[in-house]
Amino acid sequence: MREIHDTELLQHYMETFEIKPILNDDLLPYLTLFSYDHGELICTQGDPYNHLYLLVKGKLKIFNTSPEGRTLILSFKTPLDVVGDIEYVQGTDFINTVEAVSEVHMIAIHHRWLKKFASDHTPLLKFLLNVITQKFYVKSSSLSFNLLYPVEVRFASYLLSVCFDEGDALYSGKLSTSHLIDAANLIGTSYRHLNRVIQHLSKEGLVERHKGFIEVKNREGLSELANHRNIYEK
Amino acid sequence: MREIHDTELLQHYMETFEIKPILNDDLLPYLTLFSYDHGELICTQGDPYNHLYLLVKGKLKIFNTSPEGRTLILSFKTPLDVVGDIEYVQGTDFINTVEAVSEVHMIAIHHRWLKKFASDHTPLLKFLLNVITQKFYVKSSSLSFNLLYPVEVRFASYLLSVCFDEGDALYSGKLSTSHLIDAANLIGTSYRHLNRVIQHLSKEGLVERHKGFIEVKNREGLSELANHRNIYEK
DNA sequence: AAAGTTTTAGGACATATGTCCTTCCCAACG
DNA sequence: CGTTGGGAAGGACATATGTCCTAAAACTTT
Repeated sequence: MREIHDTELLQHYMETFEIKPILNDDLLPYLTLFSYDHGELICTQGDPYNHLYLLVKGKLKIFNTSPEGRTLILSFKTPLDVVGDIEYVQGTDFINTVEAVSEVHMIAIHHRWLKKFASDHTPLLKFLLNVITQKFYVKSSSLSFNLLYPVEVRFASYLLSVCFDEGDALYSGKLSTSHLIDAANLIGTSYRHLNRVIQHLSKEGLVERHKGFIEVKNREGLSELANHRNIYEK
Repeated sequence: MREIHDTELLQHYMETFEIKPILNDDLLPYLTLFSYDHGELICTQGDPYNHLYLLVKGKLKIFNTSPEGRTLILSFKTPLDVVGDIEYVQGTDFINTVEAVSEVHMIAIHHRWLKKFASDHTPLLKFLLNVITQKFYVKSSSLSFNLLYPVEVRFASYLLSVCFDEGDALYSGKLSTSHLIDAANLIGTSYRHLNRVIQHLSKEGLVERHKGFIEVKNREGLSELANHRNIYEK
C-alpha cells in the first residue's frame, strides 16, 4: 500500500464518480488516495475500523474466514463501491477481509473527520443508506439462493455473471481454471465438488472443459438451470 | 387488520420506544396505529411498498417463498423493530412476507409523508442507517453460518436462542413441537431432516423428546456444538 | 366408544456434498 | 533427458440432506 500524492488524479476520480456532491466541503482536505497491488490486503477481519474507503479503480475481493479456517468469498467489487460503510455506521471492527485482485485505487477518509464534519451531512447519509440497502438486497437474495438451490444451480448463475459481464471479447464465455478455487469459495462449496458439478454440466453439453479454461457452450441452457437468476451479478 | 383510534395508546408507544426524537414534527399527524390478529399478513412479497411500519407490540414472522414454493423464514421480530425500511429507501416492492405471530400493534407512516416531511430529517436518516446496518450484520452472519455449518449446528444455535430468551420460566429449555416446522424453515432445511437431527441429538443426550415439546438437557453441550455462536439471537 | 381425519415421527431410498487420497500432466531444474 | 515438485482432476468412501411414503398417535365427529 502506498499513498498517491496526485491531486489531479484525485480530482479526476471525484468527477468521474460524482463524489463531491455527497461530501461535506470541510472533508475535502482530508481525502487520501491509496494504491494497492495485486494480492495486497486492504483490511483484515477483526481490524479496528478507521477509514471509509471509496473504490475508484480496480477490483476487490471480499471474503471471510471461519474459525475452522474455511474461506467464504462474499463478493467481488468494482468502482464505484464503498468499503467500511457498515463498520463506520456501527463503530465495529471489520467483519471481512478485503483484498486487491488487480491494481486498486481507493479514496480513504478517516472516521475521525467523517464524524467531525459529516455526521449530519444529509447527502452523505442518503448515499450511505443507498449503498447499504443495496448491499442488504444482495446479501438477502444470496442467502435465499444459497439455502434453496444446490451447487449446480449456483454455479450456473455464477458462470453467467462472470463470463459475460466484462465486455472482454476474448474471455467471453470462458472461465480460467485458476479461478475455480475462488469460484468454489464464492459459491460456498469445496473445490472437489465444484469439479464434480462441472463434469456433470459437461455431460449435459452446457459447458466444455479445455486446457486452462472452461467454456460455456449453451448459455440459454445455463440460464434456465439458474432459474434466470443472476445472483452474483456485480 | 384494523386501525386503532386511540391517541393515548399511540402516545404511550411513542414514549416507551422513544420514537418522537427520530420523527419530524410535521409527520406526527400522519401516524396511524394498526392492529393485526394472530396469523394475519401485514404485507406480502411483491406488494408495492407504501408504508413504513414500526413494530411496537407483539411478534412478527418474516419469510419468503421461492418460485418453487419452498418457504424460508428469515427472522422473527419483537419491538422495537422496523418493517419496510429497505423498501422505503430503495422504492422497491416488498421482498418478503410479514405475518403476525401474536396480536401485533404497528405504527404506520405512509411513504408519501415521509418523503414530503422527513427525507432530509437527519435523526430519521441516522435511525434508518442504524437499523439497516444491524439487519445487514444479522443477514451477513446468517449467510456465513448457513453456508459453513450443517443443520445440526444451526439447530443447536437456534435452540439456545429460542428456548432461553423469553424469560418464560415454564418454557425455559423447552421447544413446543408445533414450532418445529417453523424451525425447519428458519434453519433452511426440511421438517424430515430436522427430525433426524433431533433424534441424533437425543442419542447424544443433548435434548430429550417428550410429548408436545423438546427439552434441552445439556445446554453447555449444545453451546459447544454451536461453536458458541448465537446466530438466531433476536 | 367407533370411525374417520389430521398431526407427528420415522423408514427407505436417492441425491448432494465433504474429505482424503491418488493419479496425471506439465513445468522447472539439474 | 530424466527427476522432481506442484497443481489440477478425479476415485472412493462417508456424511448430510431431500423426497416420498408409511405407521403411529392424537384429535373430531358421530
